Amino acid sequence: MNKKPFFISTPIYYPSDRLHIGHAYCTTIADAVARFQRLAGRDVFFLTGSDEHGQKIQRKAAENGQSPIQYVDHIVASFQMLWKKLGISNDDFIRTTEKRHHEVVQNIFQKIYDQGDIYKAAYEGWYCTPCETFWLERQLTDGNCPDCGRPVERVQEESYFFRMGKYQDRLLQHIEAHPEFIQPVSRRNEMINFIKQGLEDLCVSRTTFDWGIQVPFDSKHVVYVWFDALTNYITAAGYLHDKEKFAKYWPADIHLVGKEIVRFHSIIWPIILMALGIELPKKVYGHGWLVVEGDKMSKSKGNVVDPVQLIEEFGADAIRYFLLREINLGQDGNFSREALIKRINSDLANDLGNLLHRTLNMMQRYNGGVLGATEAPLPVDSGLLDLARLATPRYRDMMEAMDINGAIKEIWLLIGRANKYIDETEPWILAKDPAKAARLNTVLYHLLEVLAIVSVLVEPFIPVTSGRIRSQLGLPVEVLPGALENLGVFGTHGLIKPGHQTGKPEPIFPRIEEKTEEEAVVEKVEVVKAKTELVKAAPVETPSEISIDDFAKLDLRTAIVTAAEKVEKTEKLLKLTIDMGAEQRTIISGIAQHYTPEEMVGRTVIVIANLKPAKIRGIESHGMLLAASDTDRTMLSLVTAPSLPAGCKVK
RNA sequence: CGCGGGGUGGAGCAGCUGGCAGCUCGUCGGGCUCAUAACCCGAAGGUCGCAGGUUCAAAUCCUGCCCCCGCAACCA
Repeated sequence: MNKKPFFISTPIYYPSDRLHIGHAYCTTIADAVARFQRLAGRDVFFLTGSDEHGQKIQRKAAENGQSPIQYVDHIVASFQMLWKKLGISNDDFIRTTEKRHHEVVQNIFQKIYDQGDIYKAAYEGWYCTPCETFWLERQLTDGNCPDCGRPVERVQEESYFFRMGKYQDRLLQHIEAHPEFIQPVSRRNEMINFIKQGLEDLCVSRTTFDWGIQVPFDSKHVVYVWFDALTNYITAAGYLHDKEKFAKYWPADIHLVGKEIVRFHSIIWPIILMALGIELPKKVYGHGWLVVEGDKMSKSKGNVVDPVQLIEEFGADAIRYFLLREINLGQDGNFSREALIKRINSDLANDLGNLLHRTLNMMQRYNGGVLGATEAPLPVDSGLLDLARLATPRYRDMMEAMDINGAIKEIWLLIGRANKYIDETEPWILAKDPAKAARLNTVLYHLLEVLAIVSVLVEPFIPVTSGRIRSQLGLPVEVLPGALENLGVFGTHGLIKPGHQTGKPEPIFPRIEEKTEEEAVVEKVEVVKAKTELVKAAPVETPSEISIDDFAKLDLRTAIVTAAEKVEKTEKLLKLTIDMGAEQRTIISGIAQHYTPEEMVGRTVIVIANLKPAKIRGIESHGMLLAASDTDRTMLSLVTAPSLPAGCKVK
């Protein structure tokens, strides 16, 4: 058997939140590839994990009144539970908080420092205290923090930098010499352009938080994300702790990543490896994103799809099948409940499930579940097996080329052919004539054989179903590593012969009846309800207490909006002219997504009158409107005083 | 001139190293009855965003334009 090793990784996910369907998508792809390679007889190392350090985790943990490690332990457990439920067959799960990883990070940081590719530099920049973030001059917007818009302070910060520029040309040469290194091609071109613009040295340490791995020779500094996260791949492959394993599995065959992090994996990571004198991974594959019902998934839109719920409702295999079949790897793909149900019904229930069911049912009805003596095959019969023989290598080629849905289509072509074969051979007619028993058995044999082959081909995508099919066929549930090799040679399984006993037919995928309109509406209402509750539950930071004198500093007044228009080229800004009784003012307000200019005119709003004026988009805004909103500004409502004239004091 | 993705029969997509426009679902008609109202056969339906250009030949290459969608920015 071809025991060539094969190493595939997913990104390590960040446990600041629960995983959504997009993460499940990526991991499912990797799993399908890993399982396929095992079928093909390769010795597979499939890695996933979690990236647990950083300021965001530290802050989230503090908000929850937990230590960072308590916090991540909890979330990481939910990751592992999800992978288990999804049938992910990873061989290792790496957590960046593990000792083995700390040792690797410190080791290579030291090594690269010693050889002079990491250096310490003091540089001046701007610090935003509330955000605890350091900014470069060019990152500021109008001299303020680009995150929160507040003023920043000039500070001197010391950091360690990694000499990326030094390796730029070598990397470019490598990319150009290895067209398969970055895929798909669109991403490759993007990266080449990016490198050609010139690589700046990379800041690789932080002093503004301490939840991370200490720089070995400077305890004030914590290693920043690049050296901490990307290096997980070599830690798990045994770089420091298991040389033999490392020699076997490195370089990685595929780093499967989302398109948003292709850059880190195809530029920063290879340069780190170059600096260490380690071979580069063979391939970085950037997959697309899932959009939900045509909309990008985001918390503020409330359309984040929870994979656990889906698995509970439809089963892991159905979800896996949908993700792998429906979506083109390199591109963004659409996830919708409707499409999911359609796929389950037409492909899994009608085509595959029903083929198995009708075959086994005939076995049961006509033969009592035992295959009888067969006779020489007719051209229809060999035609069917020929297709199976052809499909297998094509399937294999497509899987090797990461064309997963092409490979799946190939299997379904065979399934379709088998369904047609039943129509052509009309076994129900053969069954009526005892003289045609051998012919009937020949037909049944061919069907069982094809189903056995299908059960193997399908294993990488729907592993549980694969086992269930085999069990109903009366075959061993487990598909053995290397099974594909045998199929490749004979195009058949060789396990089914006269006398073979098949199991009881039971639908493997019941059809899902589409919801009626009413039910769908009820469901929508529930979603909205859930959303409202979520918003209610969102913690609102409680500022410290103030005295009545502090409150008195605010000059709150009623004012009537006399004119309103959208600020050009912005989505959220309205320019309002307000009448405060004694004076007219201009105020810029970020409410354009909730109120049209027409709606605003004539309203009596409440304004903070003594707020220091500020320039927004070049327009001076003097004052601020009061409005209430949830954390993400999904919902927003003005605070108004409808019956009052302009200029009244609010207290 | 911020960066990127995309506009192909009703829907969702493939084709885009140039050579009669394809797949799935849906619709309509037919067949079959072993089967999860499933399966099989057939049909209708497209000026391939618009306008130019290259070519014997363009959805496919080049130029310009229009529209959609992400990211980024604005949210006193």
